[in-house]
Amino acid sequence: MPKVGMEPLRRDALIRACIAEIGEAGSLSVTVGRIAARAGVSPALAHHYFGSKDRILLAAMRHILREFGLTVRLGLARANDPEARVRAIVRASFSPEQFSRECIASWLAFYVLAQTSPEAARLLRVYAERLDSNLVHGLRPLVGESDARRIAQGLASMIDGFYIRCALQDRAPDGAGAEAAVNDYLDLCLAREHAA
Amino acid sequence: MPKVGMEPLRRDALIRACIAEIGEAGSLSVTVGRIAARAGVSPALAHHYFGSKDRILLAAMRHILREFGLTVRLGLARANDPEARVRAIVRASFSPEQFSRECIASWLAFYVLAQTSPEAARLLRVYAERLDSNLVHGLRPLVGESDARRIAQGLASMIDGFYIRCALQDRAPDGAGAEAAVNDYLDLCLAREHAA
Amino acid sequence: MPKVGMEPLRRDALIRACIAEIGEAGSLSVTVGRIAARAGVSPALAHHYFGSKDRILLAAMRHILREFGLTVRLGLARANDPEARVRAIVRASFSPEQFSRECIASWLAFYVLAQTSPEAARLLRVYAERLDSNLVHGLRPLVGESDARRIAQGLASMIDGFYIRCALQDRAPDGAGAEAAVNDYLDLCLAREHAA
Amino acid sequence: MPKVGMEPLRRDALIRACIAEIGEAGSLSVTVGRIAARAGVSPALAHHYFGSKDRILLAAMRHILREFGLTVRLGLARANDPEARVRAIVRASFSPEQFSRECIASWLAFYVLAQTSPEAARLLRVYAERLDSNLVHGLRPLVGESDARRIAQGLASMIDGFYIRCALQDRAPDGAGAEAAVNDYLDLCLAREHAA
DNA sequence: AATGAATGAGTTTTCATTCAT
DNA sequence: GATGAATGAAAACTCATTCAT
Repeated sequence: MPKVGMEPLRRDALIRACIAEIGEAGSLSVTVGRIAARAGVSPALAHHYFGSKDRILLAAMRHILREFGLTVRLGLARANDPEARVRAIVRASFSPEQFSRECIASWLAFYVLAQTSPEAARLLRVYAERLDSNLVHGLRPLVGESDARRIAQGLASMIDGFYIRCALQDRAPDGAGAEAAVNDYLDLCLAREHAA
Repeated sequence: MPKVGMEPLRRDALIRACIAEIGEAGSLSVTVGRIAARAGVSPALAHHYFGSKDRILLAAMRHILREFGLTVRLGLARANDPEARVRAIVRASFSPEQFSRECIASWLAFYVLAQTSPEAARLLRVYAERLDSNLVHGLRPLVGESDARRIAQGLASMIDGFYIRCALQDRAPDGAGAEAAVNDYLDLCLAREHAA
Repeated sequence: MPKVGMEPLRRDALIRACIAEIGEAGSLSVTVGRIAARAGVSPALAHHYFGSKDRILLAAMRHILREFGLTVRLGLARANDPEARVRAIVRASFSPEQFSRECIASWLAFYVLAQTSPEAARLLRVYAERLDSNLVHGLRPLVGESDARRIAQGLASMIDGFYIRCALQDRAPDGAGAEAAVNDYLDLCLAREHAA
Repeated sequence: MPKVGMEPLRRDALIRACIAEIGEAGSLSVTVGRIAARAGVSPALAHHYFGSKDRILLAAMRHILREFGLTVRLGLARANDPEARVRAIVRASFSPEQFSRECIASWLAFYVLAQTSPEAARLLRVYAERLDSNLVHGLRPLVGESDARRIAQGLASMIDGFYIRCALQDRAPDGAGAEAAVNDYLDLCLAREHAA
């Protein structure tokens, strides 16, 4: 029963289905057929709306990135001082929605995609730069420009590291544990500055 | 003219070819045909020796893991005290052979493989446990059991994080920079202990 | 806002779009989607009016044939004697509208279509018979019945030959050159008759 | 029962099957699946040997062109004087092998292919130039350089014209009739020269 | 009158894998 | 020990066509 105005709904359903499939498969080796079936439509419709499998993947990636960005911004909005801003970013990274199996698998998959797709690489780069900029912005008042850059790198790397470790290992700490570990690192960095 | 004793040579050549292909492709989407061609043999021979593509992949993974293990052990052998042991592991992680495009792409690929292949997951778990154990072993005399575990997790995550960041971003620090960042984190952890 | 009396306009727009697409593609491998898009309507409307892709193609073919017929009749109307009639047909064949890339590609495409579509074959046959009849009608007073038939065949073939040669080869003569060549052949035929 | 040295046999079988399919379909809209089936192999093998459908088509085209070239050369070898050479080319064009339904349909299809495939266009151009050169070479001693060029164009066009006419119309003369018509045109051309 | 929505059927292409030699 | 031959299965993608609105 075709109706008007289905396009945005279908696009959304397909993107969600794509992310869910990636979450299940743990990789990009998902077929348009499966994505479409999960979204309750034919593979042809998926092509109709997105043009190609790559475009679906890219759209899913943008979705994930956007969601993450929203979560971060939401956290930042409630932060009153620089340190709180940095903690908010860490917290956002390990929030249940972001630190879910589905999301983590998607991140991993997108890292792989970025190795061959220039557009995916670009998206990832933009995201990384924004995250870095946010971290540096919060850290600069606390530790100065040069340390801020270094610490931002360390924080971001540790966060990414926890992501992939948790993607794979049951022994890895959960979101809360990972967040605590990153915050502990941050504590140390800030404490040193005070001591100095 | 078939020769006797070719098996180990062929296996090795295929494994190296597999890793090289993964390094080039940046993912597991390498074909047996290409691997075999790079090794200078027919695809049929690759199957003859390994039985299946997955087995080739797994063998390549074991190879990477073994190489890394060797590098670590080599570093540990020259370390005289606990702290040196921990630093040696960090150094090994960012040694040029390990921190190469090929190796990093392979790690990423294997993380993905582990999501579907139980055997790959097992291998990765064993490696992670051994690394963790090594780190904890070095840290325990310095910071005590519970902190050792926590810091080991943080170090390992940060290392992994630098791996995937470097896999993709030109802005990321090189091996030396990454090593310095991890060591800086370690400095802070140890300094806290001394202060306490 | 749908309007009354749009049908003939739409049909015409679709037929023209179809011919333009064939001209661009150089073959029948044009899609209903592209034809409709060029005509500024939806593919569904194309079906609504024509029933099927084949019918669109056939309609386009009839259009081309009709146009050619008109051009010929226009030329014939101004011809005062048998020889002029024959020359008029030749001239019409190489008139700029007929001897255009678009038209030539369409002819070629329709020849191909006729191989599978009985209706297309019938249309082409009717056109050929009419052309032949026109030529014979003009030639008969000049060279007699039997030679007229033979020469008509030769003329028509040479014209068709120039069409496909020009469709493809830059080295081929332009319309004027082709017309001169055919007329030269005609000169010879008529001269022989005089000599006899 | 796989054997060594099958490649040339398979390639040949596939090319023949391709031509046969084109002959039946009357167009390029033949599928790799049908070609392969007719050749008694799987579609995958067709790709294995040719790489793509286009390559199969091109190989078939080269085959047709080569066969025609051979037929012409065979005729030329037995021709003792210029005029005989020209007549031999005409005769070759309408020899039963060349003037068969299959061959004619293939020519038509290749003309269409040439509209989109640069390589096909190149092949066709090379063939046309060689044919033209052969005709001019034979005509020059008889009618001089400039007339030779003109007549060659006329002959070649008429030949091509008979091809497509015969491809489609049952009323068209058979090979012998077509040959006679072309030879008649040639007679006229040569007679004029003598008279002059 | 006109279209957005939707799909089934079909096409090319890829690739791991098998097997006879 | 090694390979050329061969394929089945599955994938992405295309497109004419239908239908409810």
